[in-house]
Amino acid sequence: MRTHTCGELRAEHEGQTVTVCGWVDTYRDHSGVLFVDLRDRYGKTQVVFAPEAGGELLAAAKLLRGEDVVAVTGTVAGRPEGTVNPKLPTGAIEVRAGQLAVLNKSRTPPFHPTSKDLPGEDIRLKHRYLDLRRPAMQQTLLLRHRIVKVMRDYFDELGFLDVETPMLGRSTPEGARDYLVPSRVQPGTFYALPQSPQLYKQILMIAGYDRYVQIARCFRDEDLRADRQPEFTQLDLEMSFVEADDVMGVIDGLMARLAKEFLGREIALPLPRMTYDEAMERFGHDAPDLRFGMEIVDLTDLAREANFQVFRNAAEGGGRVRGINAKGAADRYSRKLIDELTRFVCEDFGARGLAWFKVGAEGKLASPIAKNFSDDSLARIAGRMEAEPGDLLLMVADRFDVTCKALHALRKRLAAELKLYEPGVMHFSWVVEFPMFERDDETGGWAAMHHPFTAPRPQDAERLGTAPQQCRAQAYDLVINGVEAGGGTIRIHDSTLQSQVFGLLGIDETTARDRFGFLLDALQYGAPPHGGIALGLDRVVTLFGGGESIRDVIAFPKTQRATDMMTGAPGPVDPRQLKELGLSVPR
RNA sequence: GGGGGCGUAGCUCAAUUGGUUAGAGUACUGGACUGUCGAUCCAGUGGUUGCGGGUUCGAGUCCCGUCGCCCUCGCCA
Repeated sequence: MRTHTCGELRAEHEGQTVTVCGWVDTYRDHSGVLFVDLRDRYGKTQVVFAPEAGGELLAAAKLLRGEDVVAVTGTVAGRPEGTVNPKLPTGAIEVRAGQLAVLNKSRTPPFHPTSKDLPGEDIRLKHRYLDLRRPAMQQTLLLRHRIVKVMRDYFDELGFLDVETPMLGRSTPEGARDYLVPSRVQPGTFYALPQSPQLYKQILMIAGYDRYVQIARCFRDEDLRADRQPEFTQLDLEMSFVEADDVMGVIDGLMARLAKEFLGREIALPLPRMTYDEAMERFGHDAPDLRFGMEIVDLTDLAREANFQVFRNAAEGGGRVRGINAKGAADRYSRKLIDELTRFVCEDFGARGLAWFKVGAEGKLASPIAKNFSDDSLARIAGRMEAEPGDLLLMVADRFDVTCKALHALRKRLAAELKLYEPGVMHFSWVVEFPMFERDDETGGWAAMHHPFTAPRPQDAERLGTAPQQCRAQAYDLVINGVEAGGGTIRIHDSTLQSQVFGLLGIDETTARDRFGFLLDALQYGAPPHGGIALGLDRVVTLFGGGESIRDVIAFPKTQRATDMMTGAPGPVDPRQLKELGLSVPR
C-alpha cells in the first residue's frame, strides 16, 4: 500500500512518485493551498494539496481532520526556498499530492497525540490507542524492544537456553498474594499464576539445562505503586555449577552492554558491591541510591553523654542516634520546612521526632535543642558529621530500624529537593549477604527474607540451628539509582538442608511435602549446585528511559486499583461461567 | 486498611474574602486567506463545577459522605 514511511523521505528522493500512509497530525488550510503533516511511528512528512492537482482533490483534502487515516500518492519535491523546516528530519522535502484515499475517518479525538498539553493519565489510559500514538510512548516501547533484543542476544551468545514455564501453576501461600484461576475440570481447585518461575527454573537446573533464561510474565496480587504492577515482566535466569560471583558477573556484563548501547557509556566492572549490613549502616536501606553522598553518621556514643533526654534514652535503651548532613542546605530550609520534614518522618516512618541543627558562621550549631548540649558535645557532633558553615544537620533517635527508614526517606527526599544528582546519571551496584531470615510480625517466627530456597553462606550453615538471625544468605540485589532492579540467590541443592530451612520457617514436613514435595524429590536425584537472578524488566526500561513510572513502559498498564481503564477489566462474568467452575459469589 | 493531593467545557487550566449571567487557550462548527509548519484572522456551538447531602439570603469556593485518578505507609518470599 505504501512505498515509504512518513519518516524516511529526504532530498535524495526528489522527483520520485511515492505513496505514504499515516494519520493526519495537523492541517493548515490556506484556501488555495493546503498542508497536511502526515504522521506514523517513523516520523512526519508534509503533504501539499495544491490547485494544480485539481479542485476535486483540494476539496477532498479540506475535509481532513486530525487522526484521519489516509494514503497519499504524489511526487517528492524539494521545498521552495525559505520554506524548509529544519525542525523535521523530512523538512527539506514535501509530497505534492496527486491522489488522496481516506482509509478511515476519525471521530474527533479526546486529545491529540502530539498536543503539547498531556492529558491526565486516566484519560490517556482510557484511550490508550491514542496515547500510544504519542512519539514519546512509541520511543519508549522501541527502547523496551531494543533492550530485550540486547538481552536475548547477550544470553544467546553465552549459551543460555530460553525455556518457557507454565502460567498455570500451584499456589504457594508464602510470599505475595496469588492470582487464582479456578479449575473447571476439578471443581473447587485452583491454579495460581506465577509470582515468578522460581521452582520451574530450579527443576530445569536439576534436569541439566545449566543455563536458562526467560523473559517471564509474573503476577502478584498486592497493592500497586508507581514501580509495581500486578503483572510485570522479569528477565529470569538460572545457572548450574556457579557461585554468586558467577551470576553477578553475567549481569555485570549485561549492564555494561546496556550502558554502552543505550547510554553510550563504558562502565567499570565488576560493579561495586556492598554488604547488606554496610548498606543499612551507611544509607539506611538495602537499595541505596549511590548517585550522591549524604551518608548516615552514627552519633549513638556521643548521644549517651549528652544531657538531651531524647538522645540519651534512645542510646541507653538499645536504640541508635544517627543523622545526615545536608551540605549547604541551612538557608534552604526554614523553620516551617523543617517542621514539614518532621511531620514527614514521624507520620510516614514512625519516628518520634527530628532533631536538627543549623551550622552557623563559626561552625557553631544552632537549634532550639542546642541548650541541652554542652559546647564540647556540640563540637564533637559537628566534627563527627563534618559540619561546615551553612550545613543543615538532621538526626533521628530511635530503634535502629526506625532510624533507617526515617533517614533513608529524608536522604531520598532531600537529594531530590537539593538536586544532588544529575538527571541522566545512572549508578549500578550490588548489595550482597542479606540476612537469611527476618522476624514475621504476624506469627513472631522467622520468615525468609528472599525466598525459602535461598542457600546460606557455607560458613553460616551450621548457625541455622543456633543463631538464625546471624545467618547471611548467598543473595545479591542489583541496585540502580536507589531502585532494586533485580535480585537473586544461590539456591539450596541439598534436600536435607532444604528441609532444615523449611523447619526454621515453620513449614512442617507434611506441609513441605504437600507443597514442595516435587522439589524435595528432585533435589534427591542429582541436583547440581545452582543459582540465578531475576531483573525487573519494567524497572530496568524505566531507568534507562529516564522515566518515573513503570506504567509508561508497559503498553497496557493497570491503575492503582488494578483496573484496565480501556477494557474495564476486571469485570463481572456470566453466571453460567461461574456455574461451570463450581463457584458462587456471595452478594 | 491508614495518610496526602487532585477532580470546573472534548482536552489543558483560571475564577479575589462565600457574591451578579462560571472564563481563557485549544479542539470542534461556519466563514476569510495560494507557502504554511503550534498557520493567521472573524464568528459560533459547547458546563449536572465527579456524584449525594448539609450550612448560608447566596456555594465551583465552607462542612459531611461517596466515587474516580495519582503519590505514599502497611503490604510486595
